[in-house]
Amino acid sequence: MSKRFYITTPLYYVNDQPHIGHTYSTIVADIFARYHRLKGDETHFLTGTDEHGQKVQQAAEKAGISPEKHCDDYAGRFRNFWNELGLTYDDFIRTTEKRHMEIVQNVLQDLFDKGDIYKHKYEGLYSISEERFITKKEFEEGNFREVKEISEENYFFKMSAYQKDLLAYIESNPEFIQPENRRNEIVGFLQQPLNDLCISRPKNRLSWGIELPFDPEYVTYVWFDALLNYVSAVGFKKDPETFNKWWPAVHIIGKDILTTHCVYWPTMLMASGAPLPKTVFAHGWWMSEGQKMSKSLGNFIDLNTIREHVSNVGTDAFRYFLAKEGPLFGDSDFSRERFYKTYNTDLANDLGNLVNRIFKLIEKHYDGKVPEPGDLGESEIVLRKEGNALLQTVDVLLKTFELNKIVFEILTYIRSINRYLELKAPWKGVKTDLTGTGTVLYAALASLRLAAGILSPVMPEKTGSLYRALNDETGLGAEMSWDGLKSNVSLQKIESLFPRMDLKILDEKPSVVSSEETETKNIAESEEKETVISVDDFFQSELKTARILHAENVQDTDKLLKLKIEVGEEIRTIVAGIAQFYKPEELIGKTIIIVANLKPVKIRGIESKGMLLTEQSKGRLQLLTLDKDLPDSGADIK
RNA sequence: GGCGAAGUAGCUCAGUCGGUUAGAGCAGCGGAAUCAUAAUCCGCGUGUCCGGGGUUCGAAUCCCUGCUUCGCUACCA
Repeated sequence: MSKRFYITTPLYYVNDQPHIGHTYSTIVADIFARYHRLKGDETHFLTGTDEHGQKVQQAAEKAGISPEKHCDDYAGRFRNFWNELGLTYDDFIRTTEKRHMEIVQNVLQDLFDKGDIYKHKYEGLYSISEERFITKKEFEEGNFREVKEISEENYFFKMSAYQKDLLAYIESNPEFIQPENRRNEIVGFLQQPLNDLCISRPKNRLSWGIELPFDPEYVTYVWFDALLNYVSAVGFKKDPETFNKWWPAVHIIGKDILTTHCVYWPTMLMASGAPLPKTVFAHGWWMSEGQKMSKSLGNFIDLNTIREHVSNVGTDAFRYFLAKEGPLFGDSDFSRERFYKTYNTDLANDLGNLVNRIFKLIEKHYDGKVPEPGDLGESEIVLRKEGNALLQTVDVLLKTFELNKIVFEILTYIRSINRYLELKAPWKGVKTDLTGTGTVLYAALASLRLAAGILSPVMPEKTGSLYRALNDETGLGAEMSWDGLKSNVSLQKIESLFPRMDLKILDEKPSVVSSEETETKNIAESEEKETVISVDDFFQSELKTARILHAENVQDTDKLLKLKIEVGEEIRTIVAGIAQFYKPEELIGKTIIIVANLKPVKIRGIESKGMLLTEQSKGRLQLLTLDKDLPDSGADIK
């Protein structure tokens, strides 16, 4: 039965080159799109680029070009790379396109008229470099530069009004958020109070955006700008027929944008009166050589690294590895060793060699024509049954997006074809029983052909070559079957599909990553956990003695104390989580040790400048103080 | 700190409802075969199923507890 299938990737932000994260999401979506096309479903596959925002504006200024030019350039890089990899998107949408911006304004106006968007004065911490308000927690993690507290009027979307409905929807629609661990995260998130969503930026701070239709002083900010692409691309509010044809979609995303897609986006849709997405599937992240990817570590898998692998073994082998080992549920590791070993064992040995041995035997003993099958024996019937069962299995696994299992099942079948050949040893049989052996080779080839067909969405190029060598242009499709192999058809010579790789390549140094300068989005991302630090690192922290002048409990907390301390000439305030261990009065006059040059943080609205050092172990805590009393404070500790 | 997930062979992982000798692939060792890309096929694992308790006739599987890792979250700093 033919159905419709609409699948999307995230829109990629045009401040970076494509890397393995983008590539993985897009290849996964491509594989699913191809599976559905193979099944005969009407399929629409959307990808694109997210192009507004301050970073783009700044990057363009820096380069001395217009934002439009910058976006054209980067959107082109994504599009070209997807073309280079042979990805079969049906549409590539850019958030700067008119067809998109019109719809964004249309939706914003609707929600404003409906009262779901309101103006409100907002005070909070704003990161200029990230161009967004950040939470206290994010600030405290210290990953943001140029943070200041600002207060301004902005427009808000009444997200909280839809919290209950969303939670109920999620709980009664298990296929909505997958895999299950992600759904649980969102359910947990929604059990806490939900804030409304700030969706605007004043133009004087950000001009490169879509103007609010009801207030020309503002542009809309990322959520309404970017997320709506999924519906604007298929005619939302404009072409109901097309919209109803495709929507709702399956969204393939990375786990980093889970909340936006599972909370912000569905509430936006609820407010707009549109059905929610069919599924949001959030995959994990790729690690590289056992560690988090990092540009400074040199293990970053960017497009040049991908090109290197692809030039060695082809895009199909790359897709195969991504499908087999990819981080669908947790995170996965991409190691060169694993990549090339998997290539050799699965593709060169098991599959490539199988193709070769069957073709050579038929070429040599049957004049290169597919032998006529005689009566099928027990082994052949089993092989046929397993092949047809594989079709069903894959169909089921598609519903849960279990690509890794799909690949495993197909490979298992391919192995069983090799086993079958050993059992029947046609290279012996041809000497005595050409007819009976013909049946064996027919069965082997029929099984191989079916396996290749089922594998074709994962490896379209190589399986395409095989089908061409079979002179079989019709066999790929919904009616694929084991018996579809026609006898007496001449086979063409076939090049080795997967030439074995010499694993010496693993001893070579990987080519140095990324000659082009790419902007690192977030400096903290590239910092790795170090278990050992240099003495220079240590001296980065300025430790000083301080005397406690005053202490009091912070209102409505049970762990926090607000301390006034004297550090030499300076009087500072710090907040410390020691209230369960010290009473304010017993602290006064004590000399303690603080980290003096720590970035100030706000805790419960109190600015804390520094951190005091404590000893902590099971349920116990004590302050680090000095052995002997000191007359003054502010002394250096070394 | 709270909530959740995970910890199974050297490596990557399956083991959804508790039930015969705990599995697969890779790597390793031995053998067969020689159609084929030094490929293929067969055989080989005394694994404290993270530790400790408990429930049960019986637990990797359920309960409690401890440790470790990860995710989300918080009045951690």
